[in-house]
Amino acid sequence: MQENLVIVESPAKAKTIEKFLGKDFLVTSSMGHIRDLEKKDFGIDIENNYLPKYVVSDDKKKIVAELKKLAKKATMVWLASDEDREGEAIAWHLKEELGLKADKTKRIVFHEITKDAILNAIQNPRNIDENLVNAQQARRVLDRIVGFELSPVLWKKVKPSLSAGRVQSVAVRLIVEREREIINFKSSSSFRVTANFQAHLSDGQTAEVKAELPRRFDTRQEAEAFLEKCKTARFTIADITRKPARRTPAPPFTTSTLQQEASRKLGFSVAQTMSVAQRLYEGGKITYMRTDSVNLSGLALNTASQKITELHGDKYVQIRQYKTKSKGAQEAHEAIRPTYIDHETISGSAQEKRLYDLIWKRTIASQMADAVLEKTTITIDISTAEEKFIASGEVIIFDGFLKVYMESSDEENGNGSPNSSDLLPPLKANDQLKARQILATERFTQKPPRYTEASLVKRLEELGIGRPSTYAPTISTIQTRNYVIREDRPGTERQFSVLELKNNTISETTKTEITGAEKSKLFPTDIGMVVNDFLIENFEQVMDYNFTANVEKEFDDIAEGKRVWNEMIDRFYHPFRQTIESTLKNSEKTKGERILGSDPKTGKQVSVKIGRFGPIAQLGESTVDEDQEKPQFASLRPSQHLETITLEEALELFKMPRELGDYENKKVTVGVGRFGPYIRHNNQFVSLPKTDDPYSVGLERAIELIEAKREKERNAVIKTFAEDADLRVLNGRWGPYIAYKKSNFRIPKGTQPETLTYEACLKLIEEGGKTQKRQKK
DNA sequence: CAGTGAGCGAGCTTCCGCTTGACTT
Repeated sequence: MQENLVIVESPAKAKTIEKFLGKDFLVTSSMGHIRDLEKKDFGIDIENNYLPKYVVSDDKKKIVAELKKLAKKATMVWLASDEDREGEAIAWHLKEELGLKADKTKRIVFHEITKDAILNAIQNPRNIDENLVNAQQARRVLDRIVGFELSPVLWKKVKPSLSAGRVQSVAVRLIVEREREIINFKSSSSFRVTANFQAHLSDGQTAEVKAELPRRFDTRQEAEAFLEKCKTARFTIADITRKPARRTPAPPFTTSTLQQEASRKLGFSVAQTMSVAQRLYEGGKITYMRTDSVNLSGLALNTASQKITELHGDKYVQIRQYKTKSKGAQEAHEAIRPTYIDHETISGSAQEKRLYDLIWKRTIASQMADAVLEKTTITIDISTAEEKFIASGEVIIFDGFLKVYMESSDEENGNGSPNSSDLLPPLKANDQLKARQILATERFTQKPPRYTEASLVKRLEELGIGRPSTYAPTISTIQTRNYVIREDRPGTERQFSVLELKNNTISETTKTEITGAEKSKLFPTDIGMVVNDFLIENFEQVMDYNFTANVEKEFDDIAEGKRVWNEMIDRFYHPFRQTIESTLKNSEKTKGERILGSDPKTGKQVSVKIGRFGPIAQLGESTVDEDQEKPQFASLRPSQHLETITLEEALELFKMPRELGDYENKKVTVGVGRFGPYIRHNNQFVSLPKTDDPYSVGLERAIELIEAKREKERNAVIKTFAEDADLRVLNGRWGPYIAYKKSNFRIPKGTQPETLTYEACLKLIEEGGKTQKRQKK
């Protein structure tokens, strides 16, 4: 029936556009790419000029069939996918796969979803840009070559099922290198001097002034000597300067900045942000959430301006056009903004509301006036010393965009200067100040910060690696491959000293602080480090942070018709393939082995490496000689790592399993197994609670635990049956269940387990409420 | 997830970028 068929990439977009185009147009979507390289095989015919073998993906078969049907009926098919490299390729694949005739097909693009923009696009169709399509093919083929050549090398040389790729391997590298910076970081301390002054104001009142010495003292002695001088000093205001300052709002959200702010302000993971944003997008509440553009449509600017005027008055309005800075941005969409900027709030889940609120505020703030501040700096002379105290304060003269939104930063640690935003009392030069208290506090230099998911995305974007649609999946891939783990780690206690000058006496106290505690940070695993080192040693080119940027330049050349895509691939492929072959031939299997030293008792070598089931320590050397004594092995504990374990810690591991003594004439031993520390007695295993240390636990405590387990087991049996000894109703960790011949069965909710009869149990077994066996990953 | 505390067996694993559903307690 319909004369015109328009194909876009997403169904939500299709729905919106259909409204603008009227009844002569049917708008539908392809759901992204419809074809890809064959998955099972290499998918590229190397011999035949890298001819790609494309197949319709399984999950797209239905869509393609449907599109074919619709295309047949239409007199004109409009391919309206995004204007970037991937979008152009989607249009081309559609044309190929649907068998569209040139005279029946038009390619259109638009940058914003408004009626004008779309009607304008329809007026100005073009042909598919073959060069842009070829740039995408080069991108696709290169990624397949890198991924499918590198991964099998890892299977052979490190461990099966591992993966490597242009994007993920560099992401892991960032985390590994940051961890090593932290491991090698030598913290040094210095003394920071702060003072509390009292000033007498002209109106007879007194006021407090906090100030800091710009200089820090390297040693306690120097700090003390300085305080000593302060005892007899007069403190005089030497200078007061006031400087105007401005602050500018942050640009509207892109995928990457949305992920960062949602992480900092709302504590969302990267994946969580994307899934909430997806729901907002599908509900028509925000524009598309996978974008690298900071651009807002003219319509959006107008609405924002109106809304700001309505809420705060027109002196708060300042319309701004932002330019995208990030490398390799393709700008197929707008920035992420509310679809209807005049809607301050929306209905929806709590998470949706919070994310929408963030997007709304950021969008509005981006079109508001600068904040105007006045920064005041007071210099305080010390009559007995060269140094000068500085007090600084900041006053907001005009709040501008700060009324609505303030971007957060990653480096928020509690010990910033104490006087950064204080309001200073009205003082003048030559005023005398009285020192009430001067503190010299020992401060330590900070380790480089570990990455969060969002700060890793930020770094990848800066390097031009990955795309808005892949940031979240990449972050999960490196975690599911177990190269990286996101976790909290407790800090350690650290002592620092504080010198205090008060009432003309200097006193010293030692205080304790917790340092290095981490929350939801990314840590490399042992295997992540080993794989990373292996790849850097053998495939430096691909692991280079500039690799992507370099190939992107070549893709751009292809897109401009200045370069032929398979020639570009050819130049990469041959040397790369050669490196693969020589690595396969020449390099040893990598286990990340580290020799820690030798056992002082036996003189045997102590080393650590990746074993078949994870990191292990080894006592003695492996030999081919059968008669030689075999080395002893022990798994590392979860908190230990190949990179950081010491000889002493490794030697401790071999003390397991440890004999504690006898109980009921049977040996009691303590060990550390795959599932944590345990006590073994009479072939029974009892897990050790986290609060007990397997290295120091004694016989008495062990017996206590054995008895506790027995007691629990006595209570475990709820019911047995005379009819069949194999059938029992038991009380397990997850509540009551039926155990029958090594299988377990659920009891429906609301059923009292004590009341179950033999027949009722059989019936439940029959119905097969079988609990699932642990699934292998 | 239902009770474990090892150690060369075959076959399989894998990339990046577009996009949304389909699965349960």
